[in-house]
Parts: sequence; C-alpha cells; structure tokens
Amino acid sequence: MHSHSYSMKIQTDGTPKGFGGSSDVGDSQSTIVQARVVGDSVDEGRLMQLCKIMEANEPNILPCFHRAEINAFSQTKQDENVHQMGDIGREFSSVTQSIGSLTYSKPDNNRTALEVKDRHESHLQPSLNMILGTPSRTSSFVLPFSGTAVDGREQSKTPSPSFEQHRARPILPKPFKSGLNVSSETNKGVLNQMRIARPPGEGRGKSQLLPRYWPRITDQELEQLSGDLNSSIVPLFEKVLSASDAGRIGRLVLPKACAEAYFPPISQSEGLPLRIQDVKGNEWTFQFRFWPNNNSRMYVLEGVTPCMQSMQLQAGDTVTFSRIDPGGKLVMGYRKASNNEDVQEVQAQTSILPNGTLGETSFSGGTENLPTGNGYSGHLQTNKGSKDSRVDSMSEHLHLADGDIGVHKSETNGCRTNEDSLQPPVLKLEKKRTRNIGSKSKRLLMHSEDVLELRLTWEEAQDLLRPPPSVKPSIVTIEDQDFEEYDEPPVFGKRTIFISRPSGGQEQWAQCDDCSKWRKLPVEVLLPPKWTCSDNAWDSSRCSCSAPEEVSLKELENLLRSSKDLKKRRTTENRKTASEHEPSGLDALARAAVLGDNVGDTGEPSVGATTKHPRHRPGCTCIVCIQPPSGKGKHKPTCTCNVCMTVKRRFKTLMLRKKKRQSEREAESAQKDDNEHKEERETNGTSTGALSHANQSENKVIQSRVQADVVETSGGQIDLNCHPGREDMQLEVPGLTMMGLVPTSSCRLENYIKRIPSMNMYEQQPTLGSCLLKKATGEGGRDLSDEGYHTSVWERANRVDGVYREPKLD
DNA sequence: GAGCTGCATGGTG
DNA sequence: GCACCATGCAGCT
Repeated sequence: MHSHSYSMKIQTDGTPKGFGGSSDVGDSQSTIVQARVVGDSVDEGRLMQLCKIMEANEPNILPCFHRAEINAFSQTKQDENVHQMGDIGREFSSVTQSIGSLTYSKPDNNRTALEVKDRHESHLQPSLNMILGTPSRTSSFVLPFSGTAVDGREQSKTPSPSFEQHRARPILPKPFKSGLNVSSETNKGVLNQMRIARPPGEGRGKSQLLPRYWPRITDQELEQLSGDLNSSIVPLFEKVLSASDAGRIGRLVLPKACAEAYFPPISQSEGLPLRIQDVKGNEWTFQFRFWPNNNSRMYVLEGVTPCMQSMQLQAGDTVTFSRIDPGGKLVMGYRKASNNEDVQEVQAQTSILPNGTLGETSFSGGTENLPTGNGYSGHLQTNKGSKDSRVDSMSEHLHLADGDIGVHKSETNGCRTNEDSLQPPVLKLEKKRTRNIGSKSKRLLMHSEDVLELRLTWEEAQDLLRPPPSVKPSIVTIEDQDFEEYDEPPVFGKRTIFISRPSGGQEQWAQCDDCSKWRKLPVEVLLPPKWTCSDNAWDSSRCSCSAPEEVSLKELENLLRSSKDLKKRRTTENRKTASEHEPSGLDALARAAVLGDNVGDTGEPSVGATTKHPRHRPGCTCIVCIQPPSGKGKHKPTCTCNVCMTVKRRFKTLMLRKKKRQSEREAESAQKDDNEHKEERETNGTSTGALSHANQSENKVIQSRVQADVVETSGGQIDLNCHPGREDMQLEVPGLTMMGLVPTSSCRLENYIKRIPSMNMYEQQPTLGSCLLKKATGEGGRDLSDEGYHTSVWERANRVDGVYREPKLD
C-alpha cells in the first residue's frame, strides 16, 4: 500500500470554502468546526486520523474533535441543508466528499441526546468530551495526510515527517479551550497528564477501534517513556479484564478489531505463539489463536494466567498492549482498577531503560491516598535498577495523572472545596464501570443502585452545563421535533449547592473562586464557570472578597450537610419513584406495543411527568416530559415512526422469546404429564390418554391465542369447584376432554368471566380460569404472571372489535 | 472429579 | 439485524 497525501482544509469559521451551497450552518461568528475531507476513500478511520492531526497542528482546534463520532457528530450532507445526527462510522464510509460539523444542543434541553437515542439506539449517552471542548473561531490549513488522493494521482510518495511522527508517537492533545477555570499554563500541565483515550496507531484492519479500546495513556507518560530514547512506544489498545479473562481458564479474549489490527495475522485456528513482554521485563509466550464464531472469529490469548498472577491482575483491571518501535516488540502494561470506595488507581506503564531494556515504572495509589482536590496521590514503586530520573518526574505528575478527561476544577485558582460530591463525575463513571466488571450479572447490575448513581452523576453533570452566553439558538426541525442548536458549545457552569431551610424555603450557595467564601444566591441563578464575590450582584454587602462570610464555619458545615441530605433525599426519592412507577423496560415496551392508543381508557394519565431523563423538572414541557413513558398515548397503532417500529420490533422479539421459553417448558411438563398419565393408566386401568393428549394440544391452542375460548362449551358441564391448589384435581366431566373443548368453544373468555363477577383475572389467580388453564397447560405450578402467557390471555380477554381495552368486569 | 478445549449461546451496542 | 464478546457448557483427557 502506498502512502499518499490528502489535502485537507479545516475551517472553523463556519463557511465551507469551495463547497458552494452545501451548508449555511453558522456564520462568520460561528464556531462550528467544518472539515472538508477530500478523497475517495474517506472512512471513519481516516477521519479520526485527520482529527488527530488537527489536534497536533492546530492548537486551537478542540482536542475532542475526533471523539465527536461517539455521539454527537452532526453531518451536513452536501446536497442537504439538514442537520442530521449521523452515525459517522457508517455514513462516512460511503461519502466521498463530506462536511462535518459539530453542533451542540441546548444543554438543559437534552433533546439532541434523546434524538440520538431514538435514531441510533447504540448512542445513548451524550459525550462529555464534546461538551468540554470549545472550537476555535478560525483556522485554515493544509495537512499532509496518508491516503489515496482524490484524483488518484500520487501526491507524495513519502509520508510526511509530521505524519510519521504522529504514527510513532501519539499526538499530544492540546489544552482545552473551555469554560474550565484553568489558566492556560496550568491547563497545559494538567491536560498533559489527563488520561485521554486516544485512537491508536494505524493497524492492518479497516475497522476502527471502539473508543473503549483506545489506549488511555497520559502524554506525560508517553513523553517520559519515549522521550529521549531511540525507540518509542506506540500504545495499541487496552482492555478491561472481564471475569473470564482474569479467571483460571487462562484465556484472554481479545477484541477482534484489535487482534486483527495489531497482532500477526493467523489463518489457522491453532494460531501461533506470541511473545509479549510485561512491565517487569518478563517475556511471556501466549498462544494467539481464534475460534470460529458466527461466521466470525473470536480471538484469544491463551496461557495468560501466570502473567496475570505475576501482575496480580483481576477482573476490572486494565491491560494495555503497546508496541516498541522500531522492532515492533509487543509489551503489555496494566492499570489496576479502583477498589471499594476510594478512587485510587494503580498505574503501571512500561518504561524503556536507557539501555533499551524494559524496566518497570509502576504507580500505585492506596486507600491512604485519597484524592485531595481533584487529583490523586500516587505511590511510586519501582523495580530495582529500573528507576531513572524520569520516574521521579512521573511520580510527581501522577498526582494529577489519573484525572481522566473529567477535569472539573482547578487547583490553581486556589479555590478548593472539601465537598466530596464535587468529585469529577467522569471519574465516578469510570469507577462504576470498573466496579461492575467481575460480577456474573454485571449487565443486570446496571439497573441496580449503581446505575442510579450513574444517572445522578449525569444529572449533576447536566446541572453544571450552561448554554453559551448571549447566543440565540437556531431552530432545526427534524421529524417534527424542534432542536435548538447552538453554534457555541455549552460550558460548564459553577457548581453551587442547594439547601432546604426548615422553613421550607430553598437556598442556593456558591463559593467564590478567589476567596473561597460562600455566598448566598437567589435560587434561580445560574452561575458562569468562574464566579467571584465581585459578581455577587444580588447582595451588595457581600460583593467583595473582603466582606465577611455570611455564615460561621459551623453553619457552613451544616449547610454542606444539608445540601448532602437534600441530594440523598433526592436519590432516595428517585429510587423510590423508579421502582414504584416504572415497569421494566421490556414490560413498558410490551405494554406500549399492546396498548397502543387505548391506554387513555384505563384511567392512567395519558400525559404525565416522567423521570426518564435527567433534565426533567416539574412542569417541564420538553418532548420527553410531555410524552409518557414508552410513547403511549402519543402514537397510533398503525404508526410507523422509528420509535413505534422499535417498540413493535422489540415487543415481537420479546413475545417470541417468551413463547419459545414457554413452549419449551410446556413440552417438558407435557412430557412429565404424559409419563404420569401412563403410570396412572397402568395403575387405574382407565385411559386418560385423551386428557393427556388434550393437554398437549391445548398448550398449542393457548399459544395460538385460542386458549381463552376453551373455558366454556355449549353442552359441557364444568366443575366450578376446581381447586387450583390441589394438584390432584381433574376435569371430571364425563365425555369431555380438553381436546373436545376447543372446537366446541364459542364464547369468549370475557363472557365467561362475566359470569363470575368477583373474578379479577389479574389478582385472583386461583379462579376457574386459571385453574382450567393450569390444567390445560399441564402445569401445576407455573406462574401465570409469565409475561407471554399473561399477555396472551389479557389480549384475548380485552380485545373488542380489534381494540384492546382494560377489562370491564360486571 | 478436575481441568482443558472448542464451540455455542445470549446480551448488548 | 448484525457483529461482538462474555461466558456457559459439553465432551474429552
């Protein structure tokens, strides 16, 4: 493959030059980043690399640009003047000339995120990265780039030095220009030490690595590691160890894309031995192999147990794979996950000793090193003889090195808070993420308390967002939904605390960035990211730092405690509300799919408040709040919008799954019954085969929605004294078999139900209906609340003229 | 029965 | 609907 050059023009003035009529997004004041990518093989990977180079060459380009694809890259197509929340990975691969634009939605609206959620289900969370950045106002330059020239001509045989440099050493992200209270110099220092996930170097495969596999190594570490040596370290990818990875099986499942991109190609399932050096300089030989899996492959490293043990790794820890260039030697580093309640993170990276060998530079945090302010304290551990001058400096830097992307507050302004709730949300996210690993039911756990915390954390993050000051949004309508678009990204506002007075009133308090004194503010006020006493326009007596604090230290403590209590109460309430009012997601989907338009008949509020999204406030009229959960009451059954289609699809899948499970169970029980009846036949000499047969047949009937008709016959007599609790009860109707019931049934279940006025089919399961059905299914103990079953009966009972209604019992 | 191997299954994005 | 991947598990040693 030859290397060529792309001409790429990056403009951030909003006017895509040479791209007539393509977009009117923004104006000269716009800060929308416009990237024109000229080339015939523009794909996601190319774009990512372009963005990396942008970062490296243009100090003002927001460094998170390349992560825009995660969630919020809005692609304005050449021939459409429509903003489209696009899946860049999919769309760019087929677009030869494109304009990408970053757009931001009003932060307290959340509509963009929800729209993304609706249209692309995999994109559920807005990207904090995006929010953090602020693009520069203007910039235009031409970048050398590797790829195929648009006209097929070879523009440059030799890859540009700058590009090569980027390949050899990951590009250092430039400091954010954001609303953070960080002075540029300090910012630079802090940001150099942020653990930013970065797209790895070029691999073989076309597919781009998922961001979760991007190696997260700080610039500081990289610089230190590869700085003055002839060799350089190319971080390739990393993986958070799963339970099975770290288990005794000794197989580390490799992300397919990573394995194919960075490990040698293998064609045989047996694979080949791979030598990988660890941070201690030990060389391990793993079997790199694959298994066929669903027309694909599953790559594993076998025999990793000794290595894992050597590094004392467990589920939740992260292993990193890097390459030493030149030579292409693979090295394996690791990063310990946080444990329990603290936010420590043990950091280990491979360092190259001056003699070219690998040494260990390991950093570990301990519980005694709880973060102060916004950083970590790190303990330095080194192997004998492996320490060099860089180690010390790294140790020093690592006080902040694990700050992740979640920069939240600067120490430089002297404004510190002891309120631990001010810990960086993203940090918490990371902590939660890793904590879940290792549990067998980690996916289920995501709906437990942890995820609630996550939601709250996100909510907190939302609370910190402020719309860009004094800019008017442009309204874009997509599928009848209005989006407020801002040319400027939202900024982080200042965190304040709210407290409840015993009198019932609420107060808002903020801390001065200069003097750290707390000032009382009106509740409705939103503060800019930097706020000092002089900005305290609401209290002239305390609009200067020299003014004493309104409250004593003790009172202040109480305030903070009160704020925490408020938050805790809110958490509890949310939890309660969630558990009380929200059915499981699938239940809600199924219900919505079944109920369609007719929920209103049930007496349920057709429109009500929802806690489904974090920006909800009482009285909020956003699209989410005015639309009840799952969209009921808003869409007709025939509606084919994305949401409805999704609901229907999911419901269908759900039902299919339920039916499958049900039929399996029924087949089993039928088998069991069959055996039992055989025994009975043998002992009693009376044939109950018909009943047994009927049971099986009836099962099918039930599944095919005819089951409800079974309960009455024109001539049969039914023993109304059926006792569901008694397993020995039989249908003692001479000459009547369940089989016989089916063709003769002519009345609906509801007719039958009407004859039993007190029957509530939902709550009073021990009724004739349930008894008969129990008999019919041949299951003594099966729970009638089984969803598929329940729904089927429910549907049957409540379908009137093709419309489902709540049962109206006499 | 324990451990290993190769594949299958199911949840998730 | 599909690919990925965490994990389960049957069959084998």
